[in-house]
Amino acid sequence: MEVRDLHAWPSTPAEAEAIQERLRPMLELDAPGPAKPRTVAGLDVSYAGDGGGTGTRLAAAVVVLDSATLHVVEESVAVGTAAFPYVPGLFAFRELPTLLEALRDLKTTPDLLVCDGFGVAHPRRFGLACHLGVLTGVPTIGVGKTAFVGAYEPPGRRRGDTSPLLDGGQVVGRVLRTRDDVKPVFVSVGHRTDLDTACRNVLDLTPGYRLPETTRRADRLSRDALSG
DNA sequence: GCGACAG
DNA sequence: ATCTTGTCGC
Repeated sequence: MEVRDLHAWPSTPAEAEAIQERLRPMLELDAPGPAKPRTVAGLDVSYAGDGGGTGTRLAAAVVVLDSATLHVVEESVAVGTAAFPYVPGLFAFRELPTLLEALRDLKTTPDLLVCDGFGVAHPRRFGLACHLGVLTGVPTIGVGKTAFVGAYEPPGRRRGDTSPLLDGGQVVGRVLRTRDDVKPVFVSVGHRTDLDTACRNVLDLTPGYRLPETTRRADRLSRDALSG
């Protein structure tokens, strides 16, 4: 798929934050999302050794699924190194270069990108999903396994139950239960989608497990890429 | 000021 | 993210 050229790379956290502030205005957050995407891609990254600093070996995987059957349409993996130290709020800069490489190798252009992490549920409203959205132009959502920013009440115990994720007086995401009596996930929009559609998409991708089928596939693929 | 902090 | 044994439940 077509991916925009990567911007100048930051060498300090301050520079990285400046890039987020500069790209944020490019987000489209008022557009309705893809209610019936034909293809949905999941992205995930696995690390070899210690995932703290720069230079660690990593593998970025993208798996494209047919949304109707959840069957694999295409896969792509790229190996590289962590491009930035892990700093909460600047997480995207670690895996962005390798993820973009994997996306570029795709012949399919997915209708939706499901990212591991967050979209606007971020200190500067510009998490990984937002960054990938701006660089690809494709609708993106973020699905996190734990909370990062914001406060929330526990959603009901049944699949489909939700509660708003609030930060700074605004709704930045939604806490969504994808399975009865199982820890919920944290959904936030990245680019070109609304929150209702994002949650609908996540439920469609979780017929049997807590995490979206897309991320589960990508997780396995990236993990295997580091082993063999 | 202190602690918490996506992956 | 990754390092790791056993254990409870469907």
